[in-house]
Amino acid sequence: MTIYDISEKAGVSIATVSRVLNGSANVSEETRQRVLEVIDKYEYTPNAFARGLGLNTMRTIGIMCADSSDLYLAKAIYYLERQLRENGYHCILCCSGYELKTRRESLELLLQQKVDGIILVGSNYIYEQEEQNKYILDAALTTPVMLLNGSLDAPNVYSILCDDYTSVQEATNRMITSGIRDILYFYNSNSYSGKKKLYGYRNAMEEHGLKPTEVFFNGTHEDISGMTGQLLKLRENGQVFHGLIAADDMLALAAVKYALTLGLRIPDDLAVIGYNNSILAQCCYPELTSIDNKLEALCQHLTDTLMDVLTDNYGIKNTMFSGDLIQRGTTPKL
Amino acid sequence: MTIYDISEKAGVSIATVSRVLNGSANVSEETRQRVLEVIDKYEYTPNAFARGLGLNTMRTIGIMCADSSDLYLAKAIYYLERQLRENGYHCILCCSGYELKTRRESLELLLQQKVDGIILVGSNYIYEQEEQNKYILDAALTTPVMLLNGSLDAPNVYSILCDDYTSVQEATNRMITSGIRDILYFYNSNSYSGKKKLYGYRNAMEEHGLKPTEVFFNGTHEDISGMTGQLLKLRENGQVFHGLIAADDMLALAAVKYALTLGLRIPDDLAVIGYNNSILAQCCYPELTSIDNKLEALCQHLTDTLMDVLTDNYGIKNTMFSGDLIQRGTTPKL
DNA sequence: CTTTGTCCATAAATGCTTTCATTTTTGTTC
DNA sequence: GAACAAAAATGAAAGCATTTATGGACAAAG
Repeated sequence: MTIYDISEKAGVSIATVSRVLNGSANVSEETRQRVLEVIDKYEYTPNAFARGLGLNTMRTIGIMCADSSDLYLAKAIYYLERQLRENGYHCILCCSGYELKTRRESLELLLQQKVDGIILVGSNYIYEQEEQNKYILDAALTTPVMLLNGSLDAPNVYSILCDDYTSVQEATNRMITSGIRDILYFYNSNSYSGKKKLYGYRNAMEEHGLKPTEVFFNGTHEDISGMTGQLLKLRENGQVFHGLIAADDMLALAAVKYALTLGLRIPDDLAVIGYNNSILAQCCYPELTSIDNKLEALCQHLTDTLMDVLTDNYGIKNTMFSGDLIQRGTTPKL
Repeated sequence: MTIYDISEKAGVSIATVSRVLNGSANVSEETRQRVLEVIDKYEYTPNAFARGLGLNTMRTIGIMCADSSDLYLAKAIYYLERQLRENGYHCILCCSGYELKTRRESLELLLQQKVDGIILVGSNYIYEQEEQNKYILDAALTTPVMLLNGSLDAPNVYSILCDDYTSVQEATNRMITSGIRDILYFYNSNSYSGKKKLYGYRNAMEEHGLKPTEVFFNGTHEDISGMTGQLLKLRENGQVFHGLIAADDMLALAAVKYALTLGLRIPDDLAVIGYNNSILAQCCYPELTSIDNKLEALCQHLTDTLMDVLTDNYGIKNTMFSGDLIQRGTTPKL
């Protein structure tokens, strides 16, 4: 069943059917009704490919992330998909892994599919060496690129992120003020935002004349025993700490397990602050104090901006949200 | 830059360029090289929409699930996307929510996009009243439908699932054999597979002459405090139990929190078995004993079957995997 | 009688794939 | 080495199912 069949049965030209389909002006109410009836009767749906060819868009957005099974990224994808669908866009998901090479390939895949926009979820996309980000700039030549939790100053690239630096700085400050002075920062070495948080932590510690202690974990985001093991090793080496700021909730959870393994009391013997305020924060007992980085709001803002770009060709280039410390059981009252 | 431009610059017809592009036979090596050089020089990529129109496919699979931020579903999507991409397919993600109406709408969206196949992730798609599943059968008229963790006997519908019934039955048996007799089954009422597991639990209990105690939670998959609260309420009402089988790891985690809240020792005062063997199993201390339902293998089998269907028009209609009990700290040695 | 505006049809354009026909090459035979 | 057949390489053109620019018919208004 094509538009031609419909036009025949309705006794009009295909152009008229197309106009009815697209809600264009200059179709008499009578004709419109007649066409709609035929469309309804034969359950006709326009061919998406032909439509795409004619309009040069299939209203699709490419969502790319390193690993969509990461709890936090999965949540972001969930929000984005819903919001984009509400705006009449489909989402093509593409997991790139963490390697530069595979990322480049993934991005090319999406471009070949002729998506209307690309969303890079997770700041792991941003490298410190500028020239490594070139593939992103290349993509931006063709289609708008939105960075969720990353920032890159380039034409047609839009950044929406949370002020990780300040959030962690403040959280550290509050922990120090509450009387804890030997605070460890625990992060995943392959994460760009983990490093930005690191600087926030460092700054807070140094401003109070305290020596920062930074421990990085070098493994997958799922390797909790590895994370816990890392901390246990520290302890074996005589490293003692009564506070821990983690770059994400998974690392924080590992810290909680570490404490429980050693029989330490939380928060008295060890206070823990996580990051993301994800569902993981509620998975342990006591529940995790965590920094909420407003993921849903970030996503909403990203979608809104993208829609602006796609229509007006205008959108706010960089937006930064601030994080909130959500207090739960792993910290004393801060 | 179109195929026409390339043909001109290479001094051949567009048909030849197309043949080179598609690796068709009967192109002389010399011509092929010349065309490839031009393609390379101008970084030409064929227009995906035109290609779609000509071939009547854009090599896309629609993945539909209720809520992609659900840890378990997210993992499934992750596996599927990777495997499909390896087979040269893109994935369109569509979260349908839990309502019949929105599911139907989501499925229609995917069909309109002319995907080559549809994967329904999570057994929530299957209703007990047959006629509610009609929208799935309708979709199967147009495109193959793969059910991950659901089963429906219909033309062009393929089911891949884990034997939830037997897995839970065996786990229950083992807990009973280990000497625990007051075992609770804790499930989410909106889950179809939760009910299949329920029957496995019931059967095991009854075979040992024990009275099944079933508690269902009616809320979202994220409401851990709600789940814990549900159990605490039982306790307040004098309900005592020393074993708990949960329909998924999140519910099991809630049970662990319940125990920790009350100061019960795990596994001595309460033994807990979860389901899915997800990352959540490693998020608590002690770690969760859980039933592994072979998600990655299920996904791989699903992808393989789909590829078969898409090529040969032949594939195994129904496959059932068996689950494995993974023992960790929340149970005594079973 | 011309202008303006509404409604609609014709036809071109979108950029590919593929069939079919044609040309070129290769191989065989005498 | 010419003649012919078979095979390989190529091109022309017809799809594929839309959108949209152009222009024509008609009615109302000036």
